[in-house]
Amino acid sequence: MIKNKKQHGGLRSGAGRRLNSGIYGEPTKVIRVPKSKVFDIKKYIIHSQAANVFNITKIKPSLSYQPLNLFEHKVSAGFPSPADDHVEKKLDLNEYLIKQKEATFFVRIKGDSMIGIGIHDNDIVIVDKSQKAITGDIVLASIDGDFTVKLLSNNKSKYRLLAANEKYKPIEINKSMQFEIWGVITGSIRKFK
Amino acid sequence: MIKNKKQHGGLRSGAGRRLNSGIYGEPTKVIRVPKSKVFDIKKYIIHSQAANVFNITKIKPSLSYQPLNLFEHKVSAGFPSPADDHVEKKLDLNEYLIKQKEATFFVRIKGDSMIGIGIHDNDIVIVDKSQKAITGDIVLASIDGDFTVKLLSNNKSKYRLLAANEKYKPIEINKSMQFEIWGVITGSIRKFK
DNA sequence: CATTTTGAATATTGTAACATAAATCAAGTT
DNA sequence: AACTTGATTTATGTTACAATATTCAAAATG
Repeated sequence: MIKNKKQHGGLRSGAGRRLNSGIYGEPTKVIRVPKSKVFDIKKYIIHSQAANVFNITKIKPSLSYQPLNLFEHKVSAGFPSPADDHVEKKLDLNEYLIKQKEATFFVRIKGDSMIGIGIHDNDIVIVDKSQKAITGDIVLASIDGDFTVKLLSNNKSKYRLLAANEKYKPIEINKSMQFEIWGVITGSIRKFK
Repeated sequence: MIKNKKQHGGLRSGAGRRLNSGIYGEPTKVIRVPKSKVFDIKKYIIHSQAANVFNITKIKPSLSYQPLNLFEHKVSAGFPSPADDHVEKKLDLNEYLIKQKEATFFVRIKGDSMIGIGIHDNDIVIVDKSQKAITGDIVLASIDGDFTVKLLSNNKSKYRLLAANEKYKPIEINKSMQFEIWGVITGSIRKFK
């Protein structure tokens, strides 16, 4: 059988994979980076598609708080002294970060699995369980017993959890999975010192 | 002049540039990344040797605050209901994040130039100007009129400002530069919703 | 005729290869 | 003795390449 040809396939228009059909959903570029940063960069880019596993410490919210003075001042040229009296409105960290204090709790994040959305090890996130999570919200959810913080999207009555960058493949939630939304992340705090 | 040779140079041991003598000071690797991330990644890697330029909004600190109830509960197996009564101590966001309220002010960070140390656009950082900045602190400083947030190191009475990763070249502060430390960053907050 | 299988076409993606630049040293030059 | 120069070696950005993935419609199957 030297020339038994023509079996399947063949030239046709429209064949081949689509543009930007890769995991990044956009054109890519090759760059050189220091070896020690490769892991961090990939974590930043790819951002775990699976549920993040992390330890949490729950902290109950403040029971009450009191609005305090807030000075705010736009600076572009010089640095304003903190003593400047350009008072614009009041600011209290509790008030600023908590809307529904009865329904709010804090979770201390352990691990670096959420760096892609700017949440680092030992940060505390503020969770409001009274808010109905809508598309685009960052939520605290549990999937099969693992807690995760992700962007929520729902697509025709199906929940999907997206990584920081919406281009990445979502976690589709199906009936066989234990799934629960614990609340909406409304903020985060970090203590350096 | 067909064979007038031997002019300069020649084989010798020790010639050539040193290992890891490049800008990264370590071996490098080529990776492919999404185009839209190239800029951010380079910013993260190189982490501007010059002062970061960013807009700031100063926010005066709270004038007073009130300790509030804090519930804390370690979780490893199950998720505790926020209604659980495992009160361990008190927590107030102001109290948690502010030590010296008279000397503390807030700065809203504009721009992504400090992502490398986990500070994102629109975050508010808490600055304590009463604390003496010591090696290892993250400080708000101004260099020749540009504000920057960096790790501080001082080396034989010379100040140096380091990027997030200490391997990168520091900014050496010399007498010809305007330089002032405005305070020590003691925390940061972010609001998602 | 409907469904499945198959291979060509096209794109992605990690890695290797390459070209240019930078750095270093000692021989040659002045 | 100081400077110049070119070979040597490494760094670094870009291109090339190989392997994989995806998509389509022709061919095969029933």
